[in-house]
Amino acid sequence: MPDNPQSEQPRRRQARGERRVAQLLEAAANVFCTTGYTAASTNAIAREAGVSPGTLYQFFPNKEAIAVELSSKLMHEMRESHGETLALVDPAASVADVIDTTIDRLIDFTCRRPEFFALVHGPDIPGRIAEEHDALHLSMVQRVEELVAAFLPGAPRADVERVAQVCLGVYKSGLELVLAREGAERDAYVREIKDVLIRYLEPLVEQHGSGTPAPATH
Amino acid sequence: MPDNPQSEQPRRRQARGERRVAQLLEAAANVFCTTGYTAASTNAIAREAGVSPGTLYQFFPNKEAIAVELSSKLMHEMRESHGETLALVDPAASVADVIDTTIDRLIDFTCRRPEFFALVHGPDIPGRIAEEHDALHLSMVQRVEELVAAFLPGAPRADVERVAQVCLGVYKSGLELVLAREGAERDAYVREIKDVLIRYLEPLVEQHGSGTPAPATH
DNA sequence: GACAAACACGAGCGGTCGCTCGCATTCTAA
DNA sequence: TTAGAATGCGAGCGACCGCTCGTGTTTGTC
Repeated sequence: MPDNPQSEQPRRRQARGERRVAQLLEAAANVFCTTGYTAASTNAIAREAGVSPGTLYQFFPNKEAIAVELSSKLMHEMRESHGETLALVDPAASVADVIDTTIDRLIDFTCRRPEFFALVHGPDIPGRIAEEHDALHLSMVQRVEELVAAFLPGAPRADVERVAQVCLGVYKSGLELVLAREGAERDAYVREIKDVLIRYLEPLVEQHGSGTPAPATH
Repeated sequence: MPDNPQSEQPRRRQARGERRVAQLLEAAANVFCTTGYTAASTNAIAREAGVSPGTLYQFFPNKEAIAVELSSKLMHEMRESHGETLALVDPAASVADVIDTTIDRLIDFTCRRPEFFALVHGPDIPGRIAEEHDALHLSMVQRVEELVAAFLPGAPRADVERVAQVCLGVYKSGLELVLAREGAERDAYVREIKDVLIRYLEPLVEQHGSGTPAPATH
């Protein structure tokens, strides 16, 4: 065991260096956004940031590290924002109200951080990022599961998980439609995907409120 | 398909050549599927097909042409299958019945052709394919719009389009969830996404007047 | 069998990529 | 002031990419 596991040498970084890193990450966000991970060249990222390739490699060991740092930053931000959004749901509110406020908050965040959506949806991203994203997705599923479980007390775990997955899937596909629109049209689409979710969930809740067990599907 | 309508030089092709083309397209489907378009190397495709790079270029002018031919073949197949599925919908049936049979057919097809889904969803595909796919998507939207319009007679065009887009979006996200499952779990997810669509559409239909949609005109 | 066309090969060309390295410049601490 | 660390540069290395080309083999036709 020659060296400690994660923490490296105390590589002191000057203010200039911090600025460069931020600059490079922003440039990387742009380039990854427009060309995808594989097609983005490190030289292009350096050029976009207005520095030389050598400078880029002063701060990142390799191309993957750039994407990993960028995405983990975005995911951390998203985990905080979305986690908070899903956590402060009023459990006594109606399904319609919960959906309404929650969807508004989630969409608001994503509209303000379009890089995230663009970066994470490529099929050519390195494994590290895919894993992180899977973990993020999983944690969101779990939070939604908690919400669903609160609305469907006593429902089988498999049912709760399925409902949560479907809700997230509907939300994601709606997000894509919403992001492709603007103004009034965008609002109409937001309204529409809320309706989809509300109409999907309300019958489930009603069925469960009367003490009737699992939905009579299959 | 013995000849091309707007063909070029009369490049006669022997049976061996036809076999090679099919072999190469299949290999390309595999490689594109697993690595995406950009990361897939023509050498790898040739190797997968068991031929030399030179042989590959005997039959395709460049890498893009391979992807274009492969995808246009898949899209043609899909257009036929899905077009037929959406065309032979019984306009007198209930929303629930229409959704039930239609979703079953669409999902059946996609389960049998997983390459398509994998190939077309990359962000790094060449422009030609993206255009073709957009055209395919558009034609599907239009068919769904026709269906929706039949169920919502007199609804504004913008509303009909939005409903159609949302339906397709929900279907696609459901497809992703379904393809990631197997057996009984898959069936449960299929049932679930049908429910989402039915519960979304039924109130719209009822709201628009008579429960019986556009009767067979005259 | 003779001949041309189609088919097959694989070394290698020109190019881009991720990344390195030697060296110049700027900052910080003593 | 000055040593040395941090920052910055950019030509260029090695690897791999899409693709070519000279050459040899198979196939169809006479």
